[in-house]
Amino acid sequence: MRAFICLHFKLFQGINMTVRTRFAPSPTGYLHIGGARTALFSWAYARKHGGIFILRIEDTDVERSTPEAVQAILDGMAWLRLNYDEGPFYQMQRMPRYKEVIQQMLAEGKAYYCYTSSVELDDMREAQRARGEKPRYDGTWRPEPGKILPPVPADVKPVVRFKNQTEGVVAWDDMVKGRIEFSNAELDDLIIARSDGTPTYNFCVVVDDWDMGITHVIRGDDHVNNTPRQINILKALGATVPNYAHLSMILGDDGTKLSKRHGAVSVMQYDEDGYLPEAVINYLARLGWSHGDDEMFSVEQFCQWFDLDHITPSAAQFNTEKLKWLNSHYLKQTDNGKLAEMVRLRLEARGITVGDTPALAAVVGLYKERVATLNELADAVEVFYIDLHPDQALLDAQLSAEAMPALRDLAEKFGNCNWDTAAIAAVIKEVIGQHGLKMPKLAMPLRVMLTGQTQTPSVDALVALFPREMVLQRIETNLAKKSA
RNA sequence: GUCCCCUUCGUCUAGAGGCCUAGGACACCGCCCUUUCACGGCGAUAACACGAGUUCGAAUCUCGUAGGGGACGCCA
Repeated sequence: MRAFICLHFKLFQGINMTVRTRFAPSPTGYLHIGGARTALFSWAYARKHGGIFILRIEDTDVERSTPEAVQAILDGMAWLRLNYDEGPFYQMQRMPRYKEVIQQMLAEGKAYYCYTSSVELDDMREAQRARGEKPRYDGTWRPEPGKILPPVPADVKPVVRFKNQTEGVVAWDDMVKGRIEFSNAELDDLIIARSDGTPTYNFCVVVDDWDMGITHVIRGDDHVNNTPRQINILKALGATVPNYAHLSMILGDDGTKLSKRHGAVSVMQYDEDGYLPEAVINYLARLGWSHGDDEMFSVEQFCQWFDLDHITPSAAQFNTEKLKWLNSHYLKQTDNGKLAEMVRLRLEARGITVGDTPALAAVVGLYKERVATLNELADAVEVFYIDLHPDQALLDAQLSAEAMPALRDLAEKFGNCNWDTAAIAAVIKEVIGQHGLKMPKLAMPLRVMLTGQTQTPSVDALVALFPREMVLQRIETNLAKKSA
């Protein structure tokens, strides 16, 4: 029965309205991981329902908003491939509209001028806190039938306050947290326009969500307390109240609130650290949302599966280890050619010129199996393209007296064998057999001479990666370096 | 202080009254594979915050307690 009702309701909804969601960051800093997830969920919800995803920049805080931050947000979303269908809209460009609505509310008695100065407000709050009360506006300038307002002070420019309901409750069925109720008595008359006439956040949000026809407000749960106020204004305006879904916050790796001290908080930092956007998306999707036991899925799959019913209401701790695990999987799935281009950029940024030999695509193809990030991949493969100088102590340790003749022998045989992994493996086996050595005795010094590293892929495959001349040259120069 | 929210393995989570002696994933540990290190395969350890209640039966519903978080701006 319940299922039937739900289905019926959804059908009804589907026919009658297009889902319209929005991501509404304030451009006061980069796009951090929490914001990115909020954007992702809003975006995915719109995609899932064939709806519209809107980007709105909430830049009314002129002091803190910067064009750089706007760009950082745009960059972050572009990197994650979160495309928007409408916008970006800038609130600063909508001032006339806000002012129009404020005038209308003033005229209709839904809002009023308040001449209490900010200094007086501070004192009031301080006194209330001292008394153990919730700090709030005392309603001095709130007009009531029969109430006589104080004389208007000459030197104070007034703010505009919303005349909030004083009785009853405001409630909504949060699509993540369930029913939430606030007593109107808890809400004071919030300021909707500052003394300089500019509108405030809670008011702009309401007008925008209304004008933009937002059907689902998906945002961080630090906005739960704003919701009853916004609903009341919406109702006063005669607007349709959207659905709300409040997402819990994301905690840092150490379980504490995310902050700049926690390192990679900007999504672009993950780009810099060598993570693939699809891995970050997948990770973020699973942070607070689930689809049974599914851990790895494409964005397309995510858009089909995504729903608000399976979002966890509790805060989630970020786990870089798991992100790495996902990233290593996406790295393995990435085409060698594409991977090579990504690694090439990183190597070039290090000042390394990537030559034609060995082919970078072949090198990353071999190494991608063993790393978790693009940076680790770049670290591992850069030795192929630099003038290599293996650590002398390492060289001395590996170039043992018993290995030296075998290595010389090997170099000679490498000079005229077929140049493929199988042939190289055969030569190596032949040499260790002739010299009575165990594989590592020969493989380790070979690794060090070719890469300066003791941990590499299988040595035959490694040798095959290089052009023959390069192998012979690296062996020769390094054998010569063996201390007497 | 007041209001609001949250609480299942170390972490992310499955879980909608019997399918739960609680499942999956990451990490950790062990074994296997092995030419080093990884990858991969197999396995082990590990959780329903606590207390009442409702019920034949509760991780799931209710209440309370504890702990954690958020909000309380002429910030957003």
